[in-house]
This record gives sequence, C-alpha cells and structure tokens, in this order.
Amino acid sequence: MSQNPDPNSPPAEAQDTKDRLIEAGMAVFAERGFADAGLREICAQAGANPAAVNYHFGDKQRFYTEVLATCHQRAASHRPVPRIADDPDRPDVVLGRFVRWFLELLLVSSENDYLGRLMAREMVSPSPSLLEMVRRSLLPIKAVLEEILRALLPPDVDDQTLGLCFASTISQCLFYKHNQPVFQAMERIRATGREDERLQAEFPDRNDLDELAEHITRFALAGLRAAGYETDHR
Amino acid sequence: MSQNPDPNSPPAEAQDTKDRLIEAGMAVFAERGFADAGLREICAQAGANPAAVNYHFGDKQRFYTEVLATCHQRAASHRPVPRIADDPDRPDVVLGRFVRWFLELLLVSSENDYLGRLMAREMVSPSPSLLEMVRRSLLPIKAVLEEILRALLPPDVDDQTLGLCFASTISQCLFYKHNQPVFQAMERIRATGREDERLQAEFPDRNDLDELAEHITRFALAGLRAAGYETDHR
DNA sequence: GACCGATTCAAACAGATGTTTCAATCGAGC
DNA sequence: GCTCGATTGAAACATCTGTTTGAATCGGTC
Repeated sequence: MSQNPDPNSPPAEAQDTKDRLIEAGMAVFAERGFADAGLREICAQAGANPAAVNYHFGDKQRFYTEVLATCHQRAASHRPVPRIADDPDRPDVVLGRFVRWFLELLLVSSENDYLGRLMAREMVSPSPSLLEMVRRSLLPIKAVLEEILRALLPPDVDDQTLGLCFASTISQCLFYKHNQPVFQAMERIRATGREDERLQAEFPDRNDLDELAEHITRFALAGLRAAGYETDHR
Repeated sequence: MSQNPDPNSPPAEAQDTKDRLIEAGMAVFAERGFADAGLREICAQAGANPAAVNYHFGDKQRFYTEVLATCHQRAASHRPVPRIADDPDRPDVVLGRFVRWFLELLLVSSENDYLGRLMAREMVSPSPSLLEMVRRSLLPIKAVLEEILRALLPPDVDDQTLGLCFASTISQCLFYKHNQPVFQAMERIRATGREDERLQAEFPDRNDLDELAEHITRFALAGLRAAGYETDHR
C-alpha cells in the first residue's frame, strides 16, 4: 500500500505506467463506460499488465475514481466556463456562449479532455462514482447556468420555474450526446438502398455545432421569456 | 426448431412458459437493459429453467428481439398517440397532449406497457436491436410530432429547422427519463445531514407530470415561434 | 557486488455469464 | 398401454470478467 517513502527518488518508470494507465483508462472508459470497459483492453492500450491496475490503484473501482479525478483537474484548466460576470449586460449573449461551450464539452473529442464524455456516460449508466461526479462537476455547471438564467428571467422567479428552465435548456444540449446511437441508426436507415455518399458523416463538424448552438440558444431564449412571463402573471 | 405442426393442439403449458418468459423479460430488460439483464434472473422470475430460453428462442439476442416485438404490438393498442387530425384547428393543444402522452410513456410504470422504458434504455445503451426499434417505434413517433410541429411553424420551413425543432421539443421530455440517476444523486446530496422526510419521493407523481407537461409545452411553443420567425426572415 | 524494496509479468483463480447436453417428464394418438 | 415428439430440468461447459499469486526484474544503497 505505502509507496516509496522518499519523495526525492521517484522510480521513474513506475510513475510512467501509472500515468499511461490513467491515460488509457480515460479513453476506454469514455468510449465504453465503466462496466463495459475491460481492464485487459485498457492495459493493452497502456502497454501494461492487468495486475498493474490492482498494484497501483487497488481495484477497478478505485482506478476509475482516480481517472475521473484526473479528468476533472485537467478539464478545469481547459475551456473555462462562460459566466454571467464576463458580460453582465448581455445575458442572452452569455447564454449563447454557455450553450456553445457545453455542446463542445460533450461532443468535440479532444485528446486531453475526456470529462464531457465521461460525464455523459455516467449520467445515463451510473457507476458508484456518480454521486461524486455530480457533486464535483455537474452541480457547479448547474449553478453557472442557473446564474445566467436568473439574469434572463424576472427577478422574482421561484426555484421550481428556474429548475424547469434549467432542464429545458440543458436537455437540448444533452440530447445530441445521449442519442448519438439513434442518429447513426436513423442515418443507416435513410441510406438504405443508395450505397453512395459517405455513409456516416462524422456528426458534429464545426458548422453543425455553430448552427446547433445558435438554434438552441434562440429556442431557449424564447422559451425563457414565455416561462418567465407566465410566472409573473400566475 | 419446428414447433408443433398441428395448430389445433397447443401443448398448453408450453405456450405458458414462453409467455411467462416474455413477460419476465420485459420487466427485467426494461429495468437493467439488454446487456446487464441476466437470463438466470429472468428465468427465476418466470419460474423457468435457463435452458428454456434457448429452447424457445434460440439465444438471448433473439429472445430480446421477441420481447421488443411483443412490447411493440401491445403498446400500439394502449394509449394511442395524439395526432394533429384529432384537433386540426388547435395544433398548440395537440402539442400539449403529445408532450403529456410521451412523458407518460417514458415515466409512468405500467404492468402491461414497457415500451417506453425499453425504448429509453435502447437509445442510450444500444443493442443489436436498436435499428429495428428505431424503424418500428421511434420513426413513427418522430413523424407524428413533426406533423404537429409543421402546423405550428411557417408553411415553408426547411427540413433542417424542422429537425432542430423536433430535437428541441422531444429532448425536454427524454431528459427526465435519461437523467433519473442524476436526479436521485442530487436528491441524496441535498438531503445530506437532515435524515428526516422521505429520502426519495417517487419522482413523477400525477401533479409533477402535469406541471412538467405544461412547462415543456409552453417553453416549446415559444421556441417554435422564434425558430419559425427567424427562418422566415433569414 | 550483494542486498532490498519497489515494480513487472505470466499464470492461475474465483465468479458470473450465455449456452449445451442429455436424461427425465409430459401429453396426445395409434 | 405404449410410443413418440415436444418440453422441462439439473448439471456441466466454455468463455469472459476482475483479482490474486509468486517468481522474475529493475534500480539504487551500503
């Protein structure tokens, strides 16, 4: 259990394999989810022995926890969240930035940033780490978006309406991540018969993302006005 | 492989176990998903032997396919879909009915109707049967909703805008199904410290569902106006 | 150069899964 | 009443999983 007691003498290669395991773990866990990801596949991708996981982390669960923690630390520095304080007079613009930011977090693959994909996985098929992930990543995001929404809603909105508006906004973004298998299936159906063209056009290219973010923002802004108006005159 | 050649002499008990297996399969598959559902658990719940699955259906995959098929047939008769033809002059009212219907399909447990829950499972963690489920259940639902949306959008909307509006509407409903684990986690966090009260209030009671449907409908109607307006003047 | 702790590796382990086997059982028809 | 095909059941099977074992290896220290 206890590592090298002398912090000045790192075994060099030891830290290496640990890091390689975490790196490979992020990739495979993000793609397959906690349950479906096999330690043997991760270890193969890391060039390590299956026993290394248990040696360095104890067991699969604690290994996964450490992967999530690393991912969280790393993502905090990448792509900072757009906040209402960035542009206090234009909450509508900030909402647009937030939507764009969140879509990118979920949909755009980056070699270094797996947090969005791991979050999405954890949301729909939870592991024992869900609770900590909610506390650490999801709730802060929720707080930021609700701050933006408050600026767009009447000043006296009740918490329930705020929560509903939060759901209506964030759900539109999550939709495109959670239902990727369905999109692919629909594409395959639509392409039945005509074998030509690209069968599967790597879903969100830059243009798609821009249009998506623009539509969601416009849709949400109108919805928010309606929700806030109704609340005022209830 | 070949069953009893004489259709007038059902082996009585044989059809029984087959039906019991399908019944138990619907319940367990809906709760655990295709991969996580164990045949032994299903068979125990059906009072049958694990070998019965392979005898009657061939293998787990074909068994699951048959469960989905039965579920589809059965659901077609239950809760019919609200259509634009029901009330052609009030597409806004029809949209409200559709939202309510879809939320109920996803969230309200019924002993006889597992289609919504199986659909939701299949969408986020697909099995080889996803393609057929999309073709059979999802695309028809999509067609019905798009028919309603067309009546609420300018008559000359392009397909892309229609698709985006479909996503923005349906995603709000799916959100509450797909993220149930997250809600429970948030509830547990919010209840930390104070042990009192019901820890987990069986999420969608009748009132919640009504409020939910009302909010989503209002939010979507406003969003649709905004999306349609923008399309007109692009 | 011999020791020693930390680390790696191949192999085996225990448990669960879907599937198969084959004998026992049931039910109708001659 | 017996026979034969359809059905059931207990057990074994093959394969996969995470995990453990114990010997081999490496790197630095006295």
